[in-house]
Amino acid sequence: MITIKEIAEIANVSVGTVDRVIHGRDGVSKKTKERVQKILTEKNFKINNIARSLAMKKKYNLSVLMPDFDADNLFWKSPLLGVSKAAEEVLSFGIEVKTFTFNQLDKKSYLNSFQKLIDGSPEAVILTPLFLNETKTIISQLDKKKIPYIFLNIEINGFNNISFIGQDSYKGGYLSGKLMHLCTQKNTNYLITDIESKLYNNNAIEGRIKGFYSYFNKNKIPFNAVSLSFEDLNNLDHVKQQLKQLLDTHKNISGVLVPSSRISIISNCIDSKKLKKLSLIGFDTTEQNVACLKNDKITFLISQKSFNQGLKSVKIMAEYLIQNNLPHQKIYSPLEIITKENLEFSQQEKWHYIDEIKS
Amino acid sequence: MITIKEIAEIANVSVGTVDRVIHGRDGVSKKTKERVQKILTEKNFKINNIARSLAMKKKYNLSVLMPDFDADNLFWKSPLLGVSKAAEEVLSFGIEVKTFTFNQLDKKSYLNSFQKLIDGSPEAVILTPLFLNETKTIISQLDKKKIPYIFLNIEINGFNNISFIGQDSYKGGYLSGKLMHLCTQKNTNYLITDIESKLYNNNAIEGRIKGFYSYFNKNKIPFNAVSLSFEDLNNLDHVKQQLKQLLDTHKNISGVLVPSSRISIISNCIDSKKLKKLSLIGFDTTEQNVACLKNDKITFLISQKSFNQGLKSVKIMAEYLIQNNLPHQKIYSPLEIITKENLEFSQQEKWHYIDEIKS
DNA sequence: ACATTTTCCGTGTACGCACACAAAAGTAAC
DNA sequence: GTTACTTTTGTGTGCGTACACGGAAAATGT
Repeated sequence: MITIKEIAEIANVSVGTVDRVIHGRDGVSKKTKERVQKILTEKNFKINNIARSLAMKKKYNLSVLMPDFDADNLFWKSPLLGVSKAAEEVLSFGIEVKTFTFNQLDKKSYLNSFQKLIDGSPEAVILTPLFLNETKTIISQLDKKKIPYIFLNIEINGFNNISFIGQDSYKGGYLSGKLMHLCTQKNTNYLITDIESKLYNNNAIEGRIKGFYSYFNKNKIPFNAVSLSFEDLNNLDHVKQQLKQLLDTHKNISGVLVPSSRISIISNCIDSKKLKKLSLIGFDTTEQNVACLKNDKITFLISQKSFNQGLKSVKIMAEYLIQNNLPHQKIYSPLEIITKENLEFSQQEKWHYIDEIKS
Repeated sequence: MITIKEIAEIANVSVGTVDRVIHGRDGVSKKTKERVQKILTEKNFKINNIARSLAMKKKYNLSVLMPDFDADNLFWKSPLLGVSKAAEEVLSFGIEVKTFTFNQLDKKSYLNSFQKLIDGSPEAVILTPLFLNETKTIISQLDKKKIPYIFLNIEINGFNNISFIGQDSYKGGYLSGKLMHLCTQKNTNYLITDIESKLYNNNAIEGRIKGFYSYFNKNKIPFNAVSLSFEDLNNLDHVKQQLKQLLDTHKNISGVLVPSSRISIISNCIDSKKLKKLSLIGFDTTEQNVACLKNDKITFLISQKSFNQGLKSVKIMAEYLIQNNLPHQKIYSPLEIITKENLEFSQQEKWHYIDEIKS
């Protein structure tokens, strides 16, 4: 492998100049820049990462703002883990990742956490834009300071984010339609739960429902869907009652779609006799959801591999900081179909990482 | 992270002495050795591998032996691409990946390619042990020279390979059973094609078939399966004829399982009217298979992400060489369920890489 | 007491790159 | 042609480790 020094000799310049060309720093005349660049590509110069990371001193502060998780809602645990994992990996490239979390039900904590984040004057930010109005305030600050930012998991448009990393909710819903149809065949009567969708800026649920409908419409499959929304998913008795009532009045229902990560609650609130005759499809492999999958309470989960989302967002931002590589505008996560039978092979990166940090 | 220099200062010795203690070289008095050792453990000193490999400047030759691909059978293209991608990544860590391919129908070319490989005296080897007897010869040479090796994609036991990377065929088959059952519901009459399984040492097909049967047996689902094997999959007319005959005599068949990567051939050889009434499930997302999926000829493909297998095998071996990290004995790839609806989101790593090399 | 060997330890350099600082070359105005 | 400044280029040091080399001290021999 050719080194900077060798390149410099060939081009009749110093290593400093070569370094400048490589990193696109200014202070090099157009002429020499072109000459060096040519030799660089000709000789197929590749930077020696070993030496690079040795030479780099801690320089970048990459801050992450995302919701915290708790026992009731473990969804955010996964991306958080992904971020930690990536943090370790990029550390040797001179990037320190600082994570700030907020209560996903509390707009104030969102703003407070951001304040702490911005006080650390980060070079780059990754955030989950959960509340729309508050996000506008936040983004204006980032824009003003010219701090690049990536949206994680929640897709909103009209901002200067360099990328969005998350699921294509519509396509996810579309896929859930296909799977539901496969499970239920001729009896196409469904229940769709519409949970808390107005609580925050979460158009994921909406998108999934739209996608679900689209599958049947586009393929010209007649179907019926009733929807049910809950005031408080933590009030289990009430949820049970609501479900019982609905399933008693609509006895022909063959499948239940839960377009959020909370399907475990729903499945646990349905009478087990009734449950056996139903196909349940939900999203995200939270620990509770996985438990239901194992017990045959749920047929399919569609996973967005949120661990990888966290991981990827950090890595991509790191690459942007170091190499100035602009990522794609939208990076959609895979729509992973999870059943009891392939569960153990999914999310290996995540489990390996958890093993690592345990030992 | 504490450095050798710092340790040296605390122990009142030079970095050279600390270095000697760390590497167990002699030339250090018992007294100072103990003193330094104590500080080393006290301060939880961890060697900086980056600096280490920079200083060592050792070049590793990591050689890969795997089947070549051709227009008829593209299966091996994917892992080969994965290997190339990883090769780029580990190059900067002083590891040069050399790839040797062989004709998957020709035992001699297997041995010949290995001869070339071993002549380069590699520090580590990754190989696809396609032919059992020939593999024994090969492995004995590797064992004698104490060259570490990993098995890629094909699982055989009784060797000192430091790892196996590939699919759990049995579980893959089991999953295919589940999916088939879902697709076909009450009508559980299936055709299983058993292709070329005796041609090479490929117990993957066997494992998948076993797994498929197991699903129905373990869940006590009554079913019927007829099997059909082909002499030559390239003789399309004959294949068509065989299929037609079988499907005409077994009119109640509702699903076809192809436990290899060749489902596209089967699906193309079935009369389209008949095809509409059948659920086809196969393995691996080769280009031809994907095309059939898009045309609704196939319902499910189970992918083993062979691109990632190639990628991972190289990365793992690299880590073993550099850091001396022993990997897990068996690394099973995910069993990814691919349908028309989630196809576009799968194999992103692969497509991104292909984009890269094209540009 | 002196020479010789052995044991022990410190110094210096290389690895390839990043970056701060110094130096040179170029430009413009007078 | 001198000065003042800007642009462009070169130099040197540090990152943490490995290891060769050589010097000092201690042990041994005569």
